[in-house]
Amino acid sequence: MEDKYLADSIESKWQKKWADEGSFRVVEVPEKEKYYLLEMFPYPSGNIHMGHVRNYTIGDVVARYKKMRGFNVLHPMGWDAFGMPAENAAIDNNTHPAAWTYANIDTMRSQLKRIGLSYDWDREIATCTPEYYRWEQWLFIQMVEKGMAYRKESYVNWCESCHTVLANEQVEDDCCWRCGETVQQKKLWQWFFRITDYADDLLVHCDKLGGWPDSVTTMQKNWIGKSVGSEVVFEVDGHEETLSVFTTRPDTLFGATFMCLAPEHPMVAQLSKGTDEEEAVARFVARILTQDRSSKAVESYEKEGAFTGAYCINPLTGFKMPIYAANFALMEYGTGAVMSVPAHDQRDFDFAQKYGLTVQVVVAPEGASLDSDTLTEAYTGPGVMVHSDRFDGMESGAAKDAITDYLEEKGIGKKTISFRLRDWGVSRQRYWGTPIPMIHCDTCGAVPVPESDLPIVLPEDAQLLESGGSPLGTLDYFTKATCPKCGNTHARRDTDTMDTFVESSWYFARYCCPDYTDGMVDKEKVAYWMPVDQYIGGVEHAILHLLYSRYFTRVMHDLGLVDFVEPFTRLLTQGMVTKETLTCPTHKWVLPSDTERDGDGAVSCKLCGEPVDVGRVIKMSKSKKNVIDPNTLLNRYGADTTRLFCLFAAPPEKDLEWNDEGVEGCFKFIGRVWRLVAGRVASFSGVEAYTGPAGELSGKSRELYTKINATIKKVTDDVEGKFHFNTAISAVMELVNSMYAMNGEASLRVDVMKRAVETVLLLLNPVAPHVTEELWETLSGTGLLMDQPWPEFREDALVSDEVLIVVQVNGKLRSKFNVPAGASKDEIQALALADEVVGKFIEGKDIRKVIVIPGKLVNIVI
RNA sequence: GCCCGGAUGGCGGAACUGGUAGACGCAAGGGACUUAAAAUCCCUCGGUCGCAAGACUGUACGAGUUCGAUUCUCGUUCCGGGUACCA
Repeated sequence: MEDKYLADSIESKWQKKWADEGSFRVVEVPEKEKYYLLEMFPYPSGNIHMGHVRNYTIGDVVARYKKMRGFNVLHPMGWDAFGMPAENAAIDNNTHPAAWTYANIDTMRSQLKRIGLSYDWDREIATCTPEYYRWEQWLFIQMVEKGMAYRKESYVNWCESCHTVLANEQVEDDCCWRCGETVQQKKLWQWFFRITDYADDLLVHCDKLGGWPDSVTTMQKNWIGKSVGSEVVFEVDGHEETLSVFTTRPDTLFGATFMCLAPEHPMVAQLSKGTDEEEAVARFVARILTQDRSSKAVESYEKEGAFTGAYCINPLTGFKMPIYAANFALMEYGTGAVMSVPAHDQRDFDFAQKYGLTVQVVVAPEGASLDSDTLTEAYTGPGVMVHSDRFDGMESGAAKDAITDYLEEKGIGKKTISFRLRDWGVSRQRYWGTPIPMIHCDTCGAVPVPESDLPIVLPEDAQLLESGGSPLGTLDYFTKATCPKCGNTHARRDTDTMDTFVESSWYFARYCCPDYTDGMVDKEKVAYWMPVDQYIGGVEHAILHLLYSRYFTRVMHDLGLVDFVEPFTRLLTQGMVTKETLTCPTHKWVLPSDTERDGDGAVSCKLCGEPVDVGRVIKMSKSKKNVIDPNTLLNRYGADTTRLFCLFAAPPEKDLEWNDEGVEGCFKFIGRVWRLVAGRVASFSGVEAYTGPAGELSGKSRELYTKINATIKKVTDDVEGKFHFNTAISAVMELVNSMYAMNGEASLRVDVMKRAVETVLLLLNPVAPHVTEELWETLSGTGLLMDQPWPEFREDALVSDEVLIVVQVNGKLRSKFNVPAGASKDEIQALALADEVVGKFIEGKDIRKVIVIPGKLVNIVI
């Protein structure tokens, strides 16, 4: 064997062997326990970056580990291939989104293969293929037919100068990112999925997802945002119509002094009509509706409103409440109308101050009183009811129910539950996505495409950026359709495509049967493999992707396609790989590899020489160009070192600010392992590794044997459950260090040393599969290392007859000593008090207390 | 703004369930081998004071609980993620 570790030849040798032998191909084996390990599939943006390498390496180690543990492991990979970047690239580089996407897939596939990941490539999926999205279209139709999908009008960001719809990401400071024009809001008819029908179910199951991080389920619960409250009906002065509001504070109804409506609330125009305020209100609404309506933006705007000129009547006090249109009221939440109680809600208080509105205290904190005229901030806590007529003196919590019951009796209110979660809007006025399989007919309305016509294939020749609407609308032959219901030949096809989150909401099920042509999924295969036992991906998907996938699984369940409702049993949210962003005045975002750093740390652009601005540290993303191409590392050190380093750098759930210093150490470590074997191959020949009782060993052999078994235990514990590969690798490094330290010890048995070497290779195999396989081959010459069972540790090798006791005086470490393992509390205390060093600190002092934790420590309090 | 996280040596990180802070590695410094270099192997390495033994101090900041807090509670600062059309 070579003296020197040569990564390249070893890695290509084993990758070829695995591919030739189909080592990672799996089929259902009913008598074998399955393990479905899935990493979130990537968007094919061009190149694999370090975030991907980290994610996929983590997954690969788990997959290989579980395989060694005897599971039938499904470990697939594919491409989340529809999306906006393909269209942006098409516009910028004059390519076709499909050509760009497929080229990227080829590049990225070969990069992934080079990392030595254990995927069953026979199951590869690209969501942009008709074979995939036809089933999505099919499901869409089922959902329309079951009333799970519907159409309504809703707003999109619109750039008048580019004649195009903009994603939120494409809006910068309320302006179009391409041309700088101010962005408008445009109302369009769009498709929605009724995810709100499942709000309660999704919420309740959050607490049953024991294998998910609490942070994620908490975020999902907050996102769903269930609140219990009351719906209250208000009479409007001089109008027939009434206004309904949802409030979580019916106890404060006596203090409601004005009303706020969402700007798009249908009553706004109606109420202001013919009043002096009509024009001002119209101007206000028009202005607000040009603004970004995302919750992020809406929450950060200064609260403002416009008086509609109309009043409603507080049903309990008869107070004439002015009705405002307000920018913070959201049409999507509750009823789009908010009853405002300035004394007990800070936002309402600020609003009342700004517009000189009445403040009325109705809840006083226990044992105190509040004055409506001098109040400086809202009191939002619980308390005792005041100025609330018959409810005075009642505890405010109890008053919620009492007032609601009273309203219900009078027929002007009822207990209601409201969710923050909104229905999922899926229409996109874009080209590179799944065509929505619907036909619009003047007489029949929206009619599903007949199943026999599926898939509706995405045409290749649509023009981007020219239409003023959906690119597919530019194609006459595509748009023209015959109504499947009445035969009207002047019907029009829906020209929108679906949100790309739809594809990623069911791909995990399709991996079980990627070539199935008789339906969306093969029930039997899905029943064997699903649900996913371990899902791994970036924490940035904690809400949207994961919630949509949970929802879609419920839809598929209710349509009889699958027999489970939760798709992912365990979830590991991997921290992001982050890096500073670099911007050059002429080239905007620039790649780290396109910049140079001089001695003083100043950074300049290699393309133009201009100084580069070093910006914030954010997650690696193609659009911000703060990405590191793993090829540099792969070329220099190989896949095993790259994998080892990604895992060693930090535990998986933590963010990792990229810095490739340190990779050298991982490369050196592999070299150390290599030489450990290379120098001993001859001595091991014919020797069987020792796995017997520890009691038969003594001296260095016993010591090393203990270390071997402790390492197996440590690595297994770290990998199992926690996935803390960084500490697992540290433990193996320690074992290797011990082996070096015992080099040449006469009392060291060769069979124990061989056990040590084999253990290192077995434990390291999932992390560095190529080099360990190569070394295994030189050692034994038979079988694949990855097919060996994971090593078991021997309990008898771990028992120690002495334990270290540390002694503190007043909590400060002063001394330590060994005691026999079974030493009693009294014995330990006596030894501690008799300790020479301890004596110096306690001499002449009163001992107030002695705390003894057997096997651990003594703390003497003086 | 709101929701969810995070902060430990020059750097990445470790510390079980409240019990020795800094495992393992990088960088740095020193030594061995070599004609020399590379590679390799060995040693030192939070800060201050001290010749040393050692003492004091130290886990973003400020309080608190406790015999004992990196760990628990409250408050603050800064950083990251999400915020419904980036994926």
